[in-house]
Amino acid sequence: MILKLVVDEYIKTAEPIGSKILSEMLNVSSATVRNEMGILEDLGYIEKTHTSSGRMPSEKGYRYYIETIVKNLDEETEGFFEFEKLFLNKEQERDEIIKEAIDLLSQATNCTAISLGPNAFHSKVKKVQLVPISSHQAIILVITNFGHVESKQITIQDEIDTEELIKVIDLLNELLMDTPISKVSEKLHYEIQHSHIKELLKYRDTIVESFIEAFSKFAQSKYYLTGQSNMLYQPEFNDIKKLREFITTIENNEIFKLVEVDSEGISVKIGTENQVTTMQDCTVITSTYDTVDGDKGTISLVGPTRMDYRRVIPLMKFLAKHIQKLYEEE
Amino acid sequence: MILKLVVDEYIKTAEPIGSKILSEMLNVSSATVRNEMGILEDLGYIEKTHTSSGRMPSEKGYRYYIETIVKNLDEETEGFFEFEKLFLNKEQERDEIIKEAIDLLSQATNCTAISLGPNAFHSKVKKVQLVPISSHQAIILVITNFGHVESKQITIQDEIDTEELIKVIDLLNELLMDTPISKVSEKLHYEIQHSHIKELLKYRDTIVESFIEAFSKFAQSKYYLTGQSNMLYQPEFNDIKKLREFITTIENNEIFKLVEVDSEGISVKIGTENQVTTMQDCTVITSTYDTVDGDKGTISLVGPTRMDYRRVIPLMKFLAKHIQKLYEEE
DNA sequence: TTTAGCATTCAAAACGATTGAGTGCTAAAG
DNA sequence: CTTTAGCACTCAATCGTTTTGAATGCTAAA
Repeated sequence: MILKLVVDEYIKTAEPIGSKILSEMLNVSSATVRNEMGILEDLGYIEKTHTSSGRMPSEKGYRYYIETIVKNLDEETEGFFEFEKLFLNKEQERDEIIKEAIDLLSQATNCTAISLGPNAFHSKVKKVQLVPISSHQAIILVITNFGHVESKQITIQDEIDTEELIKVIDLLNELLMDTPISKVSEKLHYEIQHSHIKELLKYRDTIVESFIEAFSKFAQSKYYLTGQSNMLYQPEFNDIKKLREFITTIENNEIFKLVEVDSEGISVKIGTENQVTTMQDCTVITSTYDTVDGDKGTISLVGPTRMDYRRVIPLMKFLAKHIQKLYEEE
Repeated sequence: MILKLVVDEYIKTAEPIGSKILSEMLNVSSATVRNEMGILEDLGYIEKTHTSSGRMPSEKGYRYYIETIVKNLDEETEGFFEFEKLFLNKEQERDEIIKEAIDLLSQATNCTAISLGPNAFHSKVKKVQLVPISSHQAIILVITNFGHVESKQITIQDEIDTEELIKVIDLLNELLMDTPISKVSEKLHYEIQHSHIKELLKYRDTIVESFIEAFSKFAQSKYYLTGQSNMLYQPEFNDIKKLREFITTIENNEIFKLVEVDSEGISVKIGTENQVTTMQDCTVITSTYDTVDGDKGTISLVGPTRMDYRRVIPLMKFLAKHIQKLYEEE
């Protein structure tokens, strides 16, 4: 009970908690609280900043708090009204909804929120197209069964032969239709070696290479990151050095190393449990969702270890569940 | 001469400059320097932070320094070797080259660099396309004569009628081919009112609206921003409040208000000369370039007023010139 | 016009005393 | 055996004072 109160209070105030406040809450004397706190400290759940300071939760303390208190909360959804509204709007595109949810999440928690979309590696090619735009240039288009489009501009040295191009495209369409993105490169290379394509394509090298480049754009995961500045106003960032390091880490995209892509369900990494050294005062919460095509997407929240776990963890679960639903509906 | 030295030294050290250092440089006594400095201060070119401090340049001082000393520099290109290399690589796409130049610029100057691309408002429609991806969904594609592609997913309530769709697309292509992006919306609305299209299109409303949305994506200027974190390590950002404000300004995209899109050639806005209040200790340098289609693009540099103008200004001119060349070559 | 000399100014650093929230421990009370 | 009152102790934080030193302005002599 004392541990719970220490964590709750510390989350609220960001100040070490002394025996006096707790004694008032519990209607016991401060001495009693001090005795108990001494024991909790010996066990490693709370710690002091100096000999005569109040106590604050240790990582172990947070861990215990989360495992026993937060994880057993019923799937709370009260207070999530704003979030529920987002998912009711059937008109909007899925990616838009996710983006708004992430924005709202970072606002509501004063943390940095990240969405790392599924990498579309399992999407299939729906259509391939080549549109000439001048005598030497053309645009390559690739469209997947989920409606993602990627394009790449190519330049061809010789005059473009429209007749031949149409042939090329027809062939590529026939060849690649319904091929998973991840297999495209392999398949293209194979066919060039083993089928009659070799002779057919005058601009073979240029075109095939450009296509592979266009396909590789799908593999680059789509991400969205928001709310750095919210976080900066938290008292743990009063230290200018930490603040600079944090921004630098974000700008170098190192923050994505924090995201636990492999984990199932929800994962909470507290302080030194995560690998990026400049972020070892932070907690990273990652919640994954499944898409229909076998990929996984994640939403993550990065904030000070002192974050409102009781509210945030159910919220993250809630969001992941609803995003997953968006995929199932499609 | 003294003004020049004060500015040069201050740019190097970020510390107010006293008479002693200058007297050593000039081989006169410190008293002489003090007399002269007194005059410069009366004229408003330099200022003190307190009665017994050294002097630092005022905004007026910087202004004078730039007008008389920097602007008259011959078009220096020495030391730009790294930058020249970028433009020699003929294989890369234009946008990629610009991006790399901006990265390098921010690195070399420890400032935040921004590229605000031409908004493609003058590009013309090359081709319009609609690709069905399921029984109720399709992708709209718009391709410009410069090879930009935008796409938008649409959902249609009724079963898609392929026959009819082909007709729609043919019609739209005929209608919009070579229309400048800026005129598309107008033209579509007009034709719907006045021609036989009205009856022809069963899915008229959905499709036309979606097209207009897709076109509007072109109008959103493409931007690229890099190097926030470089800047944060400059001594002027030792103040944590300023640092937070700066990051917030960037995250809210307010930084783009600083960019002088309308100006010709190079524009230097020092301190309070720019409008965003949280940035009035900064200088914003903007250099514009013309694209062949009548649009203008800009590259900008945001940094502390104490920035190395002698190097930066020629560099910005150099970059804008070369980017313009990229457009001319195409 | 330049310089030497001197009194003056003021931010920043160094120092010391005070404060107060908090602790641990002990001995008495329940 | 548990709780509480009491007391000595600790230490970050605050505040005021002093010291220091880099700079100034001004004056009178060179």
